[in-house]
Amino acid sequence: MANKTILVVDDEKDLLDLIEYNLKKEGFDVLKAENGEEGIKIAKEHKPDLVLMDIMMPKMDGMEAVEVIRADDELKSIPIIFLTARSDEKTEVEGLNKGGDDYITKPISTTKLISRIKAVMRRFDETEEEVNRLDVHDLSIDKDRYIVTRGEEEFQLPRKEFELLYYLASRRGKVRDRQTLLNKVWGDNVYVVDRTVDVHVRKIREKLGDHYIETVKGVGYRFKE
Amino acid sequence: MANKTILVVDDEKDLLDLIEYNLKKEGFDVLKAENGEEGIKIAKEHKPDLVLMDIMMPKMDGMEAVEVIRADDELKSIPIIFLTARSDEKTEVEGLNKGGDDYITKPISTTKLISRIKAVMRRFDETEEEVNRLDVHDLSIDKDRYIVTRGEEEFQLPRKEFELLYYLASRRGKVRDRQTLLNKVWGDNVYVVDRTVDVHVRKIREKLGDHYIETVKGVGYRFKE
DNA sequence: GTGATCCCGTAACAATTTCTTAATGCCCGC
DNA sequence: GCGGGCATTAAGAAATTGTTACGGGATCAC
Repeated sequence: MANKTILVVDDEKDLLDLIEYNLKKEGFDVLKAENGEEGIKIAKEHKPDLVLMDIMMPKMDGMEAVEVIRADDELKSIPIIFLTARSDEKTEVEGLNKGGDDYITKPISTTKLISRIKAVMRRFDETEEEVNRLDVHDLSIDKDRYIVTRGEEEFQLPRKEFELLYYLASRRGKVRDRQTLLNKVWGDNVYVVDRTVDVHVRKIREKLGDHYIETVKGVGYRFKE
Repeated sequence: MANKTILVVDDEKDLLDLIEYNLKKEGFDVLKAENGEEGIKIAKEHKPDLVLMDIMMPKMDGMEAVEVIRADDELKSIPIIFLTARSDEKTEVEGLNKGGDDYITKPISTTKLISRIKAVMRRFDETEEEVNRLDVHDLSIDKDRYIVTRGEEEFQLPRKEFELLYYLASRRGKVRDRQTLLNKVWGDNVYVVDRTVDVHVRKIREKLGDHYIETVKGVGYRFKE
């Protein structure tokens, strides 16, 4: 997989080069900008995986730049770490409020810088953790959490009910007879009476309403298209 | 067996290239498009096995493109995975019900992307064994869903009526006498009076109109050529 | 452990839909 | 007008599903 790309925005060229050198050694791709304006331009072009942003800069300072980034739909989810010479608590709070994800005061050892970068990236990777989710009609069926959501409502369905709903929903519109449902949801060599399916369908309808699963008499059930 | 082909539609060239690189490494063939319009064109030409569709795009956004694809008989059954920026989640996700089969928020690790793609393909392989749909005249008789469609109208016929219609429609133009129909639709060792067929024919005509099934006096019935 | 709770499968009966039959009327050819 | 064949209708039978209740078993907290 391609390297993670980090955009470093700082007006001190020497520091920029130093950071670049160390990040590259760690296997990151590095983009550089010397002020906020340029930083935004490059961010838009390259969509880096993380931004290291100095606060004090000419032209457009880091705070402003971050505001712009956070307002941009395509960039707003990029993690940002502030860099500043001032270890001023007030500034720190302000920076985090504006949308920074971490805050580092200069000077800092490169080891520490890198570990902070990795920490932030890890955190983001975790929050971007993908859910196995099906969205049908107004329902959201989350297979990782075994939870069904409709708007603000959350439904905690028991296992079999959930799996039956998930199976039908993932084959939206297609009719499945009871035996097929038993084989697919209960398992191939499970001995249960096929009317068991009916009971589970009823329980699902009881909780979610009866307009999701349709009955096709003489055939089976289907999730409404 | 030929590789599965995936069409990736996204306006970010870099992301497009990154995804292409990774999918190819996994043995997929990759088609690329930078907006919805182009995506549809390529989809029609090449009939990919799956579409990865960005939502936010210039010209024609992903949502519109998917609506077009879902309205096209030849493309409607292609699985589609939406890509969306995390921030759009709440609002945009609602629209996914338009016909996405899954959706993924950016940024995403390629490992996850590929596993999701494979998951969706597995799901479709299982269900797309055969398309049991007949398109005759202005009717669409879908045996998977047990639904007959004419334009926007949907008709939910009871089982026997549906099967009778399906049988006749699948042998368009050929006359079948009542006994044959009973054997084929009802089953070989079912004892019912052959006039029963008449009643079912009538019910079908009552629902769909009487210009589909023709009576051949002294012989039987046939679906209009 | 022990009790409480929840989930699952089953069975029984009610409710509903579908199917079949039979009776009647209609159309057409003779 | 008569007869054969089909259409139409209604009503009861049959099939299928909905609904409820219950017991066994798993799980969890204490």
